[in-house]
This record gives sequence, C-alpha cells and structure tokens, in this order.
Amino acid sequence: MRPRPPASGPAARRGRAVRGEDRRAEILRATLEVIAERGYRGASLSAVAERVGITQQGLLHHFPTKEALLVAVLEARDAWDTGGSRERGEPWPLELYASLVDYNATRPGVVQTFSALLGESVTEDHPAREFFTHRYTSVREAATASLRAEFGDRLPGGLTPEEAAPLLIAAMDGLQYQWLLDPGAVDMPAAFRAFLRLLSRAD
Amino acid sequence: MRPRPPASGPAARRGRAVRGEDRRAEILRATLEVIAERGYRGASLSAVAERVGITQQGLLHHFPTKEALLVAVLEARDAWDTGGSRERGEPWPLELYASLVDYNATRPGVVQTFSALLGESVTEDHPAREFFTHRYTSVREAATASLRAEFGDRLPGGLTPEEAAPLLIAAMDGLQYQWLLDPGAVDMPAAFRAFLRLLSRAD
DNA sequence: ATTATCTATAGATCTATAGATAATGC
DNA sequence: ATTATCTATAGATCTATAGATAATGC
Repeated sequence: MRPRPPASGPAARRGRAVRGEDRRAEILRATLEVIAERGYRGASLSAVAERVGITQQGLLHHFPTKEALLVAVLEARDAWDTGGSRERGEPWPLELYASLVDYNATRPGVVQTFSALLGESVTEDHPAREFFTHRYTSVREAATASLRAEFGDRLPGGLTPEEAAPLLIAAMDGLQYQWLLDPGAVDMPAAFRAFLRLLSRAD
Repeated sequence: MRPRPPASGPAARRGRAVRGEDRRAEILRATLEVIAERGYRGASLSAVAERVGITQQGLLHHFPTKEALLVAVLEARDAWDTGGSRERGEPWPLELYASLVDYNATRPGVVQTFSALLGESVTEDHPAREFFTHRYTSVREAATASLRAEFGDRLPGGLTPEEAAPLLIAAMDGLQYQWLLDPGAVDMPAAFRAFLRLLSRAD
C-alpha cells in the first residue's frame, strides 16, 4: 500500500477516469464479490469489470492478467482471518479465535469468498494453491503458539498444542462450509465455542 | 443401477462401441478424475471425453448436459464417506469414522474430488449445492446417532451429541484441506484420532 | 431397430493484445 | 507526459444441436 492523495469524494463517477489506487481498491472489492458468487475459475474479467463500471480491457490496464488480479486479491487480504496479520507479536488468546468466528458469522460474503477459493486451491495448478499452503503453515504455527501460551505443553484434554492446532483450524474451516450451505442448521459461533470448551475443560 | 450383462473383458477397445452401462461407468470415473484436477467449473466435457477415448459429442450421447453428468457423479457417489450409504440401520461406532479417515488418507484423488466440489458448492447456483446441503444434514444426523449410541446424551467432554456432531464432521473436512495442501505437514489420521480422544476421554 | 459414435457447426464466452482517444497532473 | 479507458479483434475454448455413419442385438 503506497500513500495516496486524500479521498476526493465517491470515486468512479460515471464517465470520469479514477485515480489508480482508488480504482484498484474498487476492482479488488468487486473481484471478491464475483469470486464469492462464482469462484475464481468461474469469475470472468468481464463480470468484475461490469461491476466496477469499466470494460474488461480497462480492467486489464490495472491488472495485466487474471492471475495477477487474484494474487492482488490474496495479498490485499493477507490478513484473512488469523493468516498474515499476526505473523509476529504476541499469540492470540483463544477467546480471540472465538470472536473471529462471531465476526465471520456476520459477513457471509467474505467467508464465502474464502471458502470457495480454499476449495478450488486444492486443484492442479491453481494460482492460490501456494498461498493457501503457506497460509496454513503460518496459521497452524500461530494456533500452536496460542494454545501453548494458554495451556503449556499439554492441554487439559490431553493433547499437545501441536496436535490441537490443526484441529482448531479444521473446526473453523469445516464449520464454515456447513454454515454457508445451511445457515439455519448450524450455529457456527456456538459450535466453535463448544470446541474450545472441549479443548479447555479441566474437568 | 440396473442389471447389466456380464462383463465382456476390458471395455473401450479402440474403435469399438461399448455397451451403455460400461461406458457410463468409464465416463463417471473419468469425470471424477477431471473434477479432482480442475473442479467442476473447470472440467470441460472435452477433457472428460478425451480421457475416455471418445469425442465430446459422443459423451453427450450418454449424458445430455454437463450438469446431468455432475448429478450422475454425485448419485453414483452417494456413498461419499458417511453420506448416503448409512441413512438407515445401526449407527456407526466412532472407530469406523477413524477407519474412514485412515482409508481416505490412501486415496487423495477421491478426497480431492470431494473437497473441490464442496468448495465450489457454496457458490451461487452451483448444481452440487443442494446435494451437499442435504448430505450434511444427513451426515450430522448420522454422527449424532453414533455419538449418542456411544455416550448417551452427554459426552465425556461435556457436549451433547447434537453439539459434537457438526464438530466431528468439520474436523474431518477441515483436516482434508490441510492435508491435501500439504500432506507432509499434517498427519490427517492421527489428528482425527486425537479429536476422537478429545471427545471420548473421561479423564 | 437401436445404440454408439462421429463430423460439422452454431453461438457464446473468455483472456489477452494493439492501438486510438480522453482525462489528469505537472 | 502520463494515466485511464475505450473500440476492435485475434485466437481459444466451451456447451450443445443436427444429422450422418457405424456397430450391436434381436
């Protein structure tokens, strides 16, 4: 993110060129929307451009290829959940994971974009594959550190932090799919807190 | 599945027409492969046909549309994991879920097909969406029954079977993504058994 | 006679390039 | 002068339909 001139009112007024950074931000937002609706492979540049109000060729002025656009989306969203934003610094307390799930329950669009991309990323040569592979390595490490800070080398349930961390992440991701498919059938935040109780319970 | 004539040796000999049921089975197998590699939206009829050794138009003789092909794949695979095969009858013992995860760890292709479809299914108007929605309802019910059979109305960890069931499914699915992205980093069967210990441990 | 498969092709897309025109900032 | 955007278009696909030909089963 480079510095940019002070905001000059609502961008993208029809028929007027918009400064690069503003336009880029608009495009990234529109891309997130379209990916949520159709996935990356199903997201056409035209659909994104239409939502921004420019032509597909105009869009390619800002991002030279479709893949570059996806990479930019992933970088701009490097803070996806517990992913990038917390590489360094203190480990999150477990309560913060629960808060994150609460927050996600209020923004199905973002969760849907993330879940659609994660699903696609396991297919061959998918441009988000490496991103997600690295992200999960980093997220598991972060969760391990959180669990160790909370419980030391052995959780009340008997697992080590290294054993519990992938499960904590899996529970978050897996619940998201169930919730997206049938929001009325799964109380995602409650289920995740139940999982945390399971981990924490001294009993 | 209708009855079919006894198998007449390796099907699909080049330049020879193959009987309907055999050909259909070949096509479904090839479709599973291509979906694993490219997802459903990325899977072209030509790619499937090429793998079977016929033309794309020849494929459409057996399945009139691409969507009909996907539906047939889903129906043929209605036994996906704990999905369809166990609608009725005795609930599975928990150990059988662990065995299923062990088994899945030996067939990444099937897991990848499933995971790619699940990911796509949360996008709009995806033809597998309804299938997965129903499947998860059924799988949660099955898991609830298993947990109740094993522990009664309260698990050792303090949860009810209804609370624990979505977590059990989420753990399976979530671990699959982590494992597919980085098989060396996640011991999927061990992690899942750790989750079951967490649920079961009386302590 | 029916089933399987092929060739030909329509009609929609899709990504990307080339080059012209318009708007903006110095 | 640079940036943003457009029109035109190439070249690849993609799904699906129409109709011809070949193989199979009765």
